[in-house]
Amino acid sequence: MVGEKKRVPAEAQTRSQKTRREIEAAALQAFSEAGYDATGTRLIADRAGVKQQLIHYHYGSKLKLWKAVADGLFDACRERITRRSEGLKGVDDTTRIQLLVREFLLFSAERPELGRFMMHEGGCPGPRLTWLHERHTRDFFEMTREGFEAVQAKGIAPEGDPVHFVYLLLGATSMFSQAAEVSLRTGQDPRDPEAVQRYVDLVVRLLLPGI
Amino acid sequence: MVGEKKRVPAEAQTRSQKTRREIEAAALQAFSEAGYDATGTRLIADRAGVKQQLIHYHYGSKLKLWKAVADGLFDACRERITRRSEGLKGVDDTTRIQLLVREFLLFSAERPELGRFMMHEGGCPGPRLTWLHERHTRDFFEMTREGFEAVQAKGIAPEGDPVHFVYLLLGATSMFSQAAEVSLRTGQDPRDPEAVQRYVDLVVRLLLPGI
DNA sequence: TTTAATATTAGTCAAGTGACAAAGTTATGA
DNA sequence: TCATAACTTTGTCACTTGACTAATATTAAA
Repeated sequence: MVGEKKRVPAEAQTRSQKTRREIEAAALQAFSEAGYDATGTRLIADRAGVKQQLIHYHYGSKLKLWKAVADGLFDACRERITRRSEGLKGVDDTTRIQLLVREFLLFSAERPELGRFMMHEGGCPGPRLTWLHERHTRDFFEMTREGFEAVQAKGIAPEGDPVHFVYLLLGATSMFSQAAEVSLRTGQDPRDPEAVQRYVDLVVRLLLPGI
Repeated sequence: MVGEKKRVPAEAQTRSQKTRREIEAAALQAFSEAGYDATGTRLIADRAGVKQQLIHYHYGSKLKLWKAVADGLFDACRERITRRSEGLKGVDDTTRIQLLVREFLLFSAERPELGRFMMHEGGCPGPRLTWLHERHTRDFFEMTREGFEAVQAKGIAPEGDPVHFVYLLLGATSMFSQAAEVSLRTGQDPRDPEAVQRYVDLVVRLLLPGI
């Protein structure tokens, strides 16, 4: 297993870090496609072009790899939203929330793995769901709920439980996380940038009709 | 394997049919929780209180059991919607679509397995997704799309790709299919009848604001 | 260049997978 | 009642799973 403190310089870490990146990329794909239990470490290794044992060397266990993948995924989302939010300092709440909603949907279109990753875990209770909740999704959920409360207070969004708005927003990403099914039905790729733009516009119009 | 033509009377079939019902009920639970690959036939058998080999006797293979489960699930949904629709003969399109949307959401709240079942398959292409599409979801999808087109023509639903409305409706059921996550976050059961009613009201208000 | 830490691979383990053959049990119609 | 079809069980098959040990290869600091 790799220790926390490495004395080797940046170049030496390169190989290891590159390997880890490739493993995590393959793992993210696999986990989000099929879920934790249905994904074997050998499949991940194959897709990453490495041997299965490397996974145990770098992560210690399948579960720890899964957690590393989750961290990377949610950190990327959080960073994207945070960065957008910081660029909107001083902007009024309504515009701000609208743009953040758009940003989240765009992120979900670019990286549908996020929605699928959660989807697999969110259906039945379990240690992984609890871990995700406490480590990643709880704060995000609270933040989003407060956002909807704010626009509701201004009459931009209709009355109703703000929690319901949050889940409608999350549910709206199924357009992207179910891309295979959508393609089969419509013959078109729902992640095509133009289609995404039209979809995002529609969602904003429906969720925030007061704009 | 059980042949198509049985000469035994109804009572003789009872035991077999009861067994099949129990197996399919357990299989539906398991498949919708974890997906096809992550669900073992032995787990299904355990939950149904039978031996694993019974599954192969009755269904021939895991895949055939899965198909039987899918048939039962989608037939139940189709029947529910059809029955409601037939009870609405003569009612104007707007009211009719609205009530069918409500019925579908209520069904999804009562049987979140439907959404989860599709969810597991809809993420990446495969023979099971193709089978589901051709056998069950294609017609449903077309019907729903036409419904939204109708209400759009009347100005009840805003402009936009009707396909997007369909997927927003499907996505809205994630409130129920992700019930474990919702409970963890809110401390409440999203499938509580009163909460469902409020949620359905909100969805209809957002998707069909012209009412 | 030597040396020790880091990185990768080969080989193996018990446990679990779907599938199957065959024998046993139960109920039914003659 | 008894033969027969329907149903259930026991035992096993080759294969895959996550995990682990030990050995090798690579790298950079001494």
